[in-house]
Amino acid sequence: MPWETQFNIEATLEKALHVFWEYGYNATSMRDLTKRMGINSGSIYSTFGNKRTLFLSALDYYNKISVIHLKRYQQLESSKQGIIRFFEHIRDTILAGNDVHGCFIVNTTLEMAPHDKEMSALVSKGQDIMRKFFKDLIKKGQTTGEISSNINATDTSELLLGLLVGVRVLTRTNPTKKQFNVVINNVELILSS
Amino acid sequence: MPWETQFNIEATLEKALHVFWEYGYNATSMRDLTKRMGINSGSIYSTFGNKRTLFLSALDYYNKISVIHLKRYQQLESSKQGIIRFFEHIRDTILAGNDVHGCFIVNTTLEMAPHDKEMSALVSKGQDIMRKFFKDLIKKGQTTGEISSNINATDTSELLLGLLVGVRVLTRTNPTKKQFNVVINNVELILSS
DNA sequence: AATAGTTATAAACGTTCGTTCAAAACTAAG
DNA sequence: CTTAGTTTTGAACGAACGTTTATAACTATT
Repeated sequence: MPWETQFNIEATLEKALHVFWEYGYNATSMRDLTKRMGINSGSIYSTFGNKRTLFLSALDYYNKISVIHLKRYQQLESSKQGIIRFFEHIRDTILAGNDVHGCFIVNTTLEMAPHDKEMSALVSKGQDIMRKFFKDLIKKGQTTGEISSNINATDTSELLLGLLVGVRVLTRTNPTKKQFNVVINNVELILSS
Repeated sequence: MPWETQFNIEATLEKALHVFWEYGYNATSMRDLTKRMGINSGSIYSTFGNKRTLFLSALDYYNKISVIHLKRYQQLESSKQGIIRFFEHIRDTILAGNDVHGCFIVNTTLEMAPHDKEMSALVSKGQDIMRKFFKDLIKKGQTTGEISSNINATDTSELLLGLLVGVRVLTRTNPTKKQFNVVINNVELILSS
């Protein structure tokens, strides 16, 4: 008997994500969201709760697609190259001007995580996705002998995450190729020690 | 003939800095500022312009005191130890719960720099203060022979800044000693290569 | 064709926002 | 003691905020 939802919920959530991603939580207004999502506020509230829970859904969705995007680098024959190519991909995307708003997890880590427990939990989940990505590749490289067994996979994944986050912040304004290459060279050094 | 200003401008600006530092620009209201600064909105506007220019003044002030705080590490006899001790100081401050709001420059890099040219310029200035801090210490270490002349001071300072920023972001929520030590170990490795 | 049940619309709600400003408070000069 | 010039005060402004809601639109069942 009912009238089915007229919009694609996931596609609309993705649009909301892009607005939050661009301006952050506080600088995004509900009117910004209705415009970009293409639906009225009533539909947003009936579908996603309120502004805060919509943000939580967008953050959760971001984590979900992150996992999918990382798969590409996990499937390369060389796990060391998987890590390097991942850094190079970010470098090339940013330098080409195609990475418009940085890393949504990093942005949210600073803006919201210290003030909101649920957002903090999703941010931690996002960070853990990256830790696991690095750690799994390091361990895989160690089984094939490509990466030395002397390095600690857990510690090294934490270090690589730190390098990733740092360069993503510093290249948020005026990115240069050198900033990335300095980091990538250090990543190669770490994985070859 | 006039009535002299009743409040200490620099002390009041410092209070404003702490509010912006804690909540960010957008989540800080003028009412928050009047409360914490201890003066009324009229006095804020007549002294600092408006909310945005007050933020710019606070950011500039932060850069100024950063330079002063860094002097301590530049005066150590060992420049390598100057860098290490700097990282250790941040680690100990955060783990003791005394670093309440992270690095104001890093916070502003993500929240405001992409959307405000003047803020972006002050953020770049703050980043350059750190680059110069690392670079000068590396060069000094190279003149004394403590640090190898094979390493590039400019590139390495960029790398150290990346490591610093990364660990500051990741330890914004649930910091652990290990996160810092992994980074510090890598810093030592870099400075000894 | 009528109806029951759900969704979409957009105007309206009370609140809070950044900012302004007239009045009060004050001080140093005349 | 008066006055001219500056600062402080806090109420008030219009605008924008997140959210609600009554009404219209729509569809599957009867």
